[in-house]
Parts: sequence; C-alpha cells; structure tokens
Amino acid sequence: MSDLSIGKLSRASGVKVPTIRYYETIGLLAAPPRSEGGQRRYDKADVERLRFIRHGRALGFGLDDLRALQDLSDRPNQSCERADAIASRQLAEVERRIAGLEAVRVELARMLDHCAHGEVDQCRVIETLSDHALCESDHPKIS
Amino acid sequence: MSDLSIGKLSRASGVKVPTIRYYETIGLLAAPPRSEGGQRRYDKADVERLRFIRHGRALGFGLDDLRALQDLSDRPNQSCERADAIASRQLAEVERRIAGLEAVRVELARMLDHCAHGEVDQCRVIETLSDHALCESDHPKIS
DNA sequence: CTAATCTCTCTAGTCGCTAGAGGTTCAAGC
DNA sequence: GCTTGAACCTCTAGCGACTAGAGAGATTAG
Repeated sequence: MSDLSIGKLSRASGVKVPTIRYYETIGLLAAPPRSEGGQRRYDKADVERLRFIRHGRALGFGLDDLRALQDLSDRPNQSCERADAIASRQLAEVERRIAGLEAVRVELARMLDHCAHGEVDQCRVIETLSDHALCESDHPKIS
Repeated sequence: MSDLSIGKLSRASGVKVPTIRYYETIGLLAAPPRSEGGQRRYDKADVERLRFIRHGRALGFGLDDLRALQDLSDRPNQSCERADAIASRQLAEVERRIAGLEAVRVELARMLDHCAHGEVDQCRVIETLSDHALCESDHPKIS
C-alpha cells in the first residue's frame, strides 16, 4: 500500500523519527521492508500501531504494557481480562501518584505561603527543607 | 566530632549507602575525610545535609535545585528570592503534573467503566487506545 | 543534474539512582 | 592478640524511554 518514509510516518503518527527507530530496536514496532537504498518503508497499519502506542504512552503505560496490549489487540478473540487488568493497575498507579503529588503540592504551597521574603536565615523554604518535622504530613516518594 | 561510617550515616539520614557515594561523585555532598584504611568518616553536619537532600527529593526537587538551595542555606545573609523562585517553579511543575495525571485518571476510569468485559474485539480499553477520538479530552504528556 | 532535505548507523548522554563483582578494612567476641 | 563476619572500597554496567550529534549515503523537487 501507501509507501511512507520514516519522516512521513513520524508526521502521520506524531511519534518522532528517532523514537520510531528506537521502538524498532526494542522490538515494539516490527522492522519494515527497505527501499533499494536501504531506507525504511512503512504502510498505513504502522501509522495505526504508532498512534496506539502514542496514546498509551500519554496515558502513562510502560512500553512492556503496550507490547502486551498490542498483542491482545492483534488477536481479538480473547477475553479482555488481561487488558482490563493492565489498565486497572495503571489506574491505581496514576491515583497513587496523584495522591503523592497532592501532598507535595500542599507542602510546597504552605512553604511558600509562610515565607516572609526576607533573608535566607529566616526563609521558610530553606527551613522547611532542613527540618522535616515542620511538615504537617508525611509525603511519599515522588515518582 | 562524632565519627560516622557511611552505613551509620545512611541509617541516620535515611539515604542509602550507594546513593551517598553517588552524591559525592556528582559533587552534591562534599568528599569527607578518610580513616587510615581509606573508609569515609562523616560528622553530624553530614546527617543534616543528607536529610535536607532527602526531604527536597521527596518534594520532587531535582539535584541541581538542591545544590542551589544548599548553597543558599550555607550563606544565610542573602535574600531568599532565589529560594522562592526555585520553590515556585517546583510548585508550578507539580501542579502541571497533577493536572495531567488527573486527565489521565479520568480517561482510564472511563475506559474501564465502559468495558463490557467480553472479548477483545469489543474491548473498550483496546478500542480507546486505538482511537484517540474516543477520548473526551486531550491529555498532555505524562511526566 | 544539482542542491537541499532526508535518512542511515553508531555512539554517547540524560536523570537518579541500583546492582553486582571482586577485593580490603573494621570491630566485636574470645 | 586473633579470628571472623559484617561493612566498606572501587569499578563497571544497567534501568526506562528516549534525545543528540557525527559523518556518510539516499531521495526528490526544480
């Protein structure tokens, strides 16, 4: 079908050229046929595949999850239990991260709010960092 | 003063041993004196410094920011404008991330909610990933 | 046909660690 | 004082998901 260079595929999918090549090296995108001169030639199915990946990345899925989800999507007569499980895990992870960031946001805001904008030795920002006891709540590791 | 081995410093500060050595290699923590046998010997000020770093890391500051904040904290007669600016930037960044993750959370939840738990070819999870047009809103890059 | 733009491979860098190998030093118990 | 086992040392490599750049070859519009 339609013969796409890697640059056209990039523009059609929104995935950058080096990233496409990277996906090929790690086996997330199959190696396409080459032109006589050795350049990669893609078709429309590759555009779809990359859009799938891009959307999944935007939702925070890791490349391993996306590999699994793509496998599922390629063989459609299976139960979607696995897909559900992967997405649920991801949702839980996102909620965990939001909670962590929310705690961090509160502390940063409080820190800035209490700062008298004077000299460093009375700066609440530095002070708070120096002494965790000044925090109202524990905040988990950010990630 | 009190002579701490790297292991004791680690337990006192909550920062892992290899991480302490890593901080030394990148110049975030000054290289301490050594014992006759060549082992690192720390003092209580190092415990404080590492706690400062650990707390900053928990708030999502990068190591470069922490270097700058530590410099400020070491010379206390300056205006805390710089510290404020760094913390404000961090707060903005955290808010940006929360907003992004919130959009992602909504879409993941909607995706899972609409899934009929049947076969993959009707799976809303896979379907949504394949077709960004099914999303209600744009979601920015996760990070 | 030429010139500009793509594309190729390869290596190395990003961030903030973490893991492991293979060897040395320290400190506690006897 | 000696033994033993834990802790310490350096060095290299790896993680995830790319990104950047060098230097060379391919393609395409005019």
